Formats: sequence, structure tokens, C-alpha cells
Amino acid sequence: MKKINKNLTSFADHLDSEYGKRGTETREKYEEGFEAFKLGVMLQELRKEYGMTQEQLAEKCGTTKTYISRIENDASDIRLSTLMRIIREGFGRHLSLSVDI
Amino acid sequence: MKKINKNLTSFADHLDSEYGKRGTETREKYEEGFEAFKLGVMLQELRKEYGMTQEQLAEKCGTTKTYISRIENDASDIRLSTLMRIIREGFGRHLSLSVDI
DNA sequence: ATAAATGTTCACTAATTAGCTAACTTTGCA
DNA sequence: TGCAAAGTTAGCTAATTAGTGAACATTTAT
Repeated sequence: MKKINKNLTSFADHLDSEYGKRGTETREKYEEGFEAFKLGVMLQELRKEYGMTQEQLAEKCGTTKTYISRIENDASDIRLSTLMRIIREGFGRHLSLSVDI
Repeated sequence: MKKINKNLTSFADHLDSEYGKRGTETREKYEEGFEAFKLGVMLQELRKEYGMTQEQLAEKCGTTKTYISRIENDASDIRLSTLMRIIREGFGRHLSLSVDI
């Protein structure tokens, strides 16, 4: 891996080249990381939509801005119940899960 | 709470009566628990769709039937990364998250 | 009815999150 | 520039998950 390849034709190719084909361990690690990354981005966008600071959000769901920052920046994994609590108590919304193909 | 009320007209009424109105702490605890419960059911249904035993699923995603059972029966919370791993390595599928109103 | 397969519970350890405070950095604005 | 607000990082502890094997219970098939 990590052999830089010019003439990439798509993001998928980029991923294949940087992290290996789908299904390999390195690629899966990447994809897991990417999901977590997307979650952080999603939470941050949601927070900004509501015009809240990290501190305000933190207070609403009984935690600290430190922790909110860690999640938004993907510094740690998160428990499902914690994620649900943040979305519910922080935004009055509801997390739903589904399984794609 | 817990004062049994006859003449319930709906499941929502039942919830109100048993766990308090939405937004109260007891009710939220219930709803969180319910989500976890649904997750267990969802995973179990998915596993059966694939005709796998808990042990087969466990092996695919590098854990034990003990742990799979605990999740299906909601004996514990779960980390997001673990849930994703089970769905990805166990079923070759993909968990997606969304935030409802 | 019995055996085999499947699923659940128990008891424990190791790894990781969640929570907390303080210090540090970046951003926005007067 | 310089101040204040917002955000990030560091270090620590307590609580909880993840992982494991063994024992127990339930279901299924012969």
C-alpha cells in the first residue's frame, strides 16, 4: 500500500491504491475510521444548524465541551447509548439505524 | 409511575402511564432501552436471514457466541465501531446512521 | 427419550469510553 | 493589537464494553 499512483481516475481508485481493495483489513480499518469521521462531521453540522457552541450542546446533554470536541474530531469511539443521548437531549431528535447493502 | 391504569387506548398511552410523558427522565431511559432492544432484534433478524448461528456469526466477526447473544438480548450497550464491525464482517453490509426529527 | 446443536448466563480480565479540570490554541471582533 | 469566546489537547479516574471459557438451558432432530 501507500505507493502513490498518478493518473487516478476516481476516489474509489484512490482508496484502492491507498488502503487496498474493499474487504482487506487495511481498507476496512479505513472505512471504519471514515464512518467515525462522518459521524463527527454530522454532529458538528447538526450543532451548527442549531447555532450552538460545543459548550451549549454539552450542557444540554450533561457532558463537557471537551467531550463534544473529542467526538466531533473523532478522537474516540462512542457508545451507541451516548450517541443517542446527545442527539436526543442535545437536539431533541432521534437517531435511526439502518443496514444498507 | 407504575400505577397500572385500565382503559388504555393506545400504546402511547401505555408508555405515558408506565414511564411518564416524553421528555421525562424515566421515559427517556425507557426509550433508550427500547432502541437497544430494537437493535438486538434487528441483528437477530439479520442473522437469521443469512441462516447463521450465533457461533457462525461470531466467528466471522472475530468474537464469540457469548457476546453475540448478549447483544441480541440487550444485555449491554455497544460501541459504534463494534456494531459496524459486526454488520460489515458478519454480513458484508453497512450500517448507516441518520437523524430523524 | 436421548443426543447434538444452539443459545444463554456466569465470572472474570483487559481495553476503552465517559467524565472532569486545567492549560493551551485558534478564531472572531472591537 | 489585544481581548474574549470558542475549540482543542493533556492527564487522570471511574464506569462500562469486549473478550474468554465453562457451565447451564433450551431447542431440534433422530
